[in-house]
Amino acid sequence: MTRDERSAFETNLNLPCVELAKALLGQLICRRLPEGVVKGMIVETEAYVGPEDKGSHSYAGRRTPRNEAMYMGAGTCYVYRIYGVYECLNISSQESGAAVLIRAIEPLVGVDIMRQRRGVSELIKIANGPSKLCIAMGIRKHDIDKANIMASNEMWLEEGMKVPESDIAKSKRIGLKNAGDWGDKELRFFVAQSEFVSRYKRTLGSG
DNA sequence: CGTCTGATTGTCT
DNA sequence: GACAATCAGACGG
Repeated sequence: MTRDERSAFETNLNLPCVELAKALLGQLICRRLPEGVVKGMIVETEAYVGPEDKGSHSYAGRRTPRNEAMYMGAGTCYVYRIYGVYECLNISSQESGAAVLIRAIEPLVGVDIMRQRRGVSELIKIANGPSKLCIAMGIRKHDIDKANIMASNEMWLEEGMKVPESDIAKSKRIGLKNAGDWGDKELRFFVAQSEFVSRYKRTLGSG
């Protein structure tokens, strides 16, 4: 991986939250692990657009040690622990307090490494959920939170394919409670024809 | 195949 | 003390 390879997409990463959520679809997220390099194509994202978003950890300007990465500028990785046991990866966007949740990837490189880390055999089940992909790629808060993906040697983005708007399906975001009207907004984006999106594809999809 | 529920603990009030 | 941007497994059709 050379500086030039990674720069192709990453230099365009300073985008408004919804734009970033859609632009990340089709791009390759890459991670260096002791066992080798693993890569996957992002096929599902969600936008958490800022302090006005009642579904966001940054709602009402809330700023705590946990969500500090949401305020650290475009490209900052925000890794948080959820339900005490799992972790989720976000990438901050242009606006202060906004980030994109990476919800699913299609495993492409280092598939056996990821399969072993997850302990499942079926390819489709390796990373079809926000915490599953963190387990598969060894993304832990302790290592990754607050790192900028444009500068990190642990994680980076490579140019994949641009997914045309016509191939992007939308739905409500998954798992939100008490988000009011914001829970009804279509801020989840996924590759319509991909088999690697999380399990709510048919239930909530509009494309 | 779709829907529901229990597990489990860091984080914030 | 209550909650949570989830997951795996169980259950019913």
